[in-house]
Amino acid sequence: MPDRSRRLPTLQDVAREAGVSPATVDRAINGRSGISARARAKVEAAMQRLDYRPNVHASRLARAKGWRICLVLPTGTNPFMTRLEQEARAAADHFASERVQIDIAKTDVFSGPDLAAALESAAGTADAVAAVALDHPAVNEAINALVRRGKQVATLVSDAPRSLRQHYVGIDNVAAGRTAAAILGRFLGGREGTVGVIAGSLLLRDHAERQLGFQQVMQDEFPHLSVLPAREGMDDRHRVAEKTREILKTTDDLIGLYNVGAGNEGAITVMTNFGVADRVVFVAHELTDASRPAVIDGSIDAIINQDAGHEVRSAFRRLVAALDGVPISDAQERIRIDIYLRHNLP
Amino acid sequence: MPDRSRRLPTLQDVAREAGVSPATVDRAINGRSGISARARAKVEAAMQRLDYRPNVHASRLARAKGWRICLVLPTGTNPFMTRLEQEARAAADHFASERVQIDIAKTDVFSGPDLAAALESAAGTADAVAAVALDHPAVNEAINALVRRGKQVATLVSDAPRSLRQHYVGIDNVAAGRTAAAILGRFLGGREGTVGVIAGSLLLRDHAERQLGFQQVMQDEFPHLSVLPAREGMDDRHRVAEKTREILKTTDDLIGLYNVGAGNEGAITVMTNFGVADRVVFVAHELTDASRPAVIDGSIDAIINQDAGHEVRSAFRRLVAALDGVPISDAQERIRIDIYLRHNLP
DNA sequence: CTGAAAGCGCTAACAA
DNA sequence: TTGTTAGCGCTTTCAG
Repeated sequence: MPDRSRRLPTLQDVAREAGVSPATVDRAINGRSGISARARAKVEAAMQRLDYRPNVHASRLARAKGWRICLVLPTGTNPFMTRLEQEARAAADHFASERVQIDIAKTDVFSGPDLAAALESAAGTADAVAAVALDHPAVNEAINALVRRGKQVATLVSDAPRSLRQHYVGIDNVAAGRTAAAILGRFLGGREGTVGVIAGSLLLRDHAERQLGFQQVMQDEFPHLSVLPAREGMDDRHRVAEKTREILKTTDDLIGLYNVGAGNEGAITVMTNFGVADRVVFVAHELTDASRPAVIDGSIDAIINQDAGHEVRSAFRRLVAALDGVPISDAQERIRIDIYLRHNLP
Repeated sequence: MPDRSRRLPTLQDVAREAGVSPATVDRAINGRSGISARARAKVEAAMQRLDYRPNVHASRLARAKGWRICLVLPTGTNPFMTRLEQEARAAADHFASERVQIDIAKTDVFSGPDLAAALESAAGTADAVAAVALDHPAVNEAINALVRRGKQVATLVSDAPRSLRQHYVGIDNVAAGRTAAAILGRFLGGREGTVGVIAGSLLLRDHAERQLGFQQVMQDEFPHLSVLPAREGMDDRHRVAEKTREILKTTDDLIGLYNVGAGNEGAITVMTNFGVADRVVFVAHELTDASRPAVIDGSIDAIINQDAGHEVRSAFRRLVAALDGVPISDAQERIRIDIYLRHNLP
């Protein structure tokens, strides 16, 4: 049992132990400039001896001015994005008491130049930026400019992997697609027939990746199922309904459907009208106010989900930690690929 | 866009606005005694007007002495509990920099009196206690005694619902059992046959609950499957092997197996020896170093998991928040019932 | 019941 | 390159 009676060593203690001033210890700890290698070594040794751990509260308090983070979200009514915004507002409240201010900006994320412009303007006020990104040259350039100006940048949900962004907070979309395929294939339990795929837009990196993972597993593990090429539903229920209708009209043995993007209601309505809802196993993404009842009533057999709340909080935590220069536990921040059935809905 | 230039209002500002001293504001905010209703009202009004939010860093720093939390864990080699301990040690490191000290005590959790004794002794040094509990009179009494002495108590993973504990951090085990049944039933895809069930001990509340949920869904949704009564494997691979052997010897149409507790290796070995591993869909609990490879090689078809790391951190966060008297976001702390297949392993 | 004042541990000017 | 010192915003005696 450790000695619990004495208070923990402070920076002052380290200074005394090392025979230097507190300011020097501070410089050593925070890797600031203007300190000799010799002094640094002395401090390091003293820290070891005392098993010193900085007090984050004192540090943040002394730093006085808090941080500002700007979150860039897509305009529009995509329920998942709406959820992301709600969660961000809730988190903002919490972060406010840590003197971290969170502003939300909205832009048409599907347009590279628009997003780039939004990022640039965010740079003016914010110390860090989190954005639902796009793998587009203008966006990459804007992100890189931010990073070069010393900002911390996190991409959220949708990545810009070729940019210099320091963090990506989101799921592995290839794995998500693989998971969807595994669930769909196993739920089909050996039945033979055709599986349809609807994506939002295959230009979106995450949708393309999911689709890829899905096809991989279908081919490898369920070769008795034939998979139709993906059709683009543009994350819109009407377009999705249209595509579903197309699929049903040209396929008489449809037994599975995978919707990579949003707009599930469209697919459900059409399948119900065609009277195939029971026969077709339907796997979709994102647990939302819209999809939840469909899972409960069985219209959707399984949902592949990423936790929007966790994602925004994680992005903010990563950004703040980076700004503070403190380490962060990767395990805690990993965004999981959730599988939801009726019985384990949160 | 909010005004971002001026600093946030401080407690001093509230004091000035209310025409009282900072000490009085402090008393009002923290619900301390020795303050008139009139003063309290003035402060409250001022806080409203200024939209004041306390600075948690300043508060924690000023409080000077940190908190001590004791975590009571079972002795033994249950891999899930081992994991819990690892995660707790990792978290301890992080909490140390917030001046929250975490001590770990171990005891035979299966014995009510032993656990009760451990809880009592923890009370001496700790401000709060987290424990893997047991629904037993002696334990309830010990928990109640702690609570009456002003300690915060959280049960972890396994609850003592009839005690006065302020927090339970863990999953809904009935729902977990239901989820296991749904996965197993659907993976069987209409095949007919028998499903075996092995529990650790039905005296353990969580195992009994899982088993209950499992039976419910099997009956309701998969009436074509016949489910054997649960056998007790005592969370031990050898006992589990023995029980699996018993089941296989008396059942020639076994097509599913659900292991409620630990000891999956035993079941896998026996099923492999009997040559039924491919035929039988096997659903088990907890992703561990032992079960992980089995999921990858397909010996286990699906794992129902609770995130050990999330659980300990959540317990600590809840306890600290309660001690600090600050609110906490329930959504963030909810422990999910994870479903893992090969493709979405973290 | 209320207020004054001395810190909590660290950071950031400013001096040296 | 190093040290001195005045805070950051809140809590906590201790007087009044």
